[in-house]
Amino acid sequence: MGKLPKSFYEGDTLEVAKGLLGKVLVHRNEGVELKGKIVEVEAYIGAIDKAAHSYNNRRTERTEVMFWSGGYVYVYLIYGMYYCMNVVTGREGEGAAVLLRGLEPVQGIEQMSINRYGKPLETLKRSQIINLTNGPGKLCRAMGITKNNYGEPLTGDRIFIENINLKEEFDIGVSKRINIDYAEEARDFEWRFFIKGNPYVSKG
DNA sequence: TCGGAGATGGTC
DNA sequence: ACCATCTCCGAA
Repeated sequence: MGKLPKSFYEGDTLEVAKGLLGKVLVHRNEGVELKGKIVEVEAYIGAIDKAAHSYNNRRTERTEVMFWSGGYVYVYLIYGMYYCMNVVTGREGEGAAVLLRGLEPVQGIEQMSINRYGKPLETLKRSQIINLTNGPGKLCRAMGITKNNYGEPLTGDRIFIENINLKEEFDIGVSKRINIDYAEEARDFEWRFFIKGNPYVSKG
């Protein structure tokens, strides 16, 4: 069970987005290994997408990594408080990425509880357990993902995605993306993908 | 359980 | 000024 290869990330962004569902994100940080199954994603494709940070070839210090070839980590700060993690996709110069919006804890859930709430798992209510990783800001907090991960390769040993095939089948849900009402026609693009029925999907 | 309002700071 | 979000608090 190896990690997804660089060639996977360099493929078509919408295919990569769907292909990431059910795979397991691994972060090795400060001696702990945290794992979460990807259950919800959104695609952003700079060339045609007014919601993408890379739209109109906007290449800045923040968006620089989006223009690299697929297989790197793009982390940004949102609302001054929360980090969001993307996987860079496609060819060099393309400016595309997939946002991770929901994870199901697989390993290290006790540490995730500490990271999110500062208290042990056994003290959490049911609703708090679902809230560990069912949103882009929440999952970064739980997994210990910060700006320090910006630009890291997904082909290394510190952060990567396992190339596993789950035994159980799942249906893929499709919808418009969340909180991009400013993006004119792009707001209607159905580029959000999720595992139907999974409780760690952020909404819907 | 649900919805509205406020927090909060990097980026452009 | 804007923003790919979250938490809190009050109403039901």
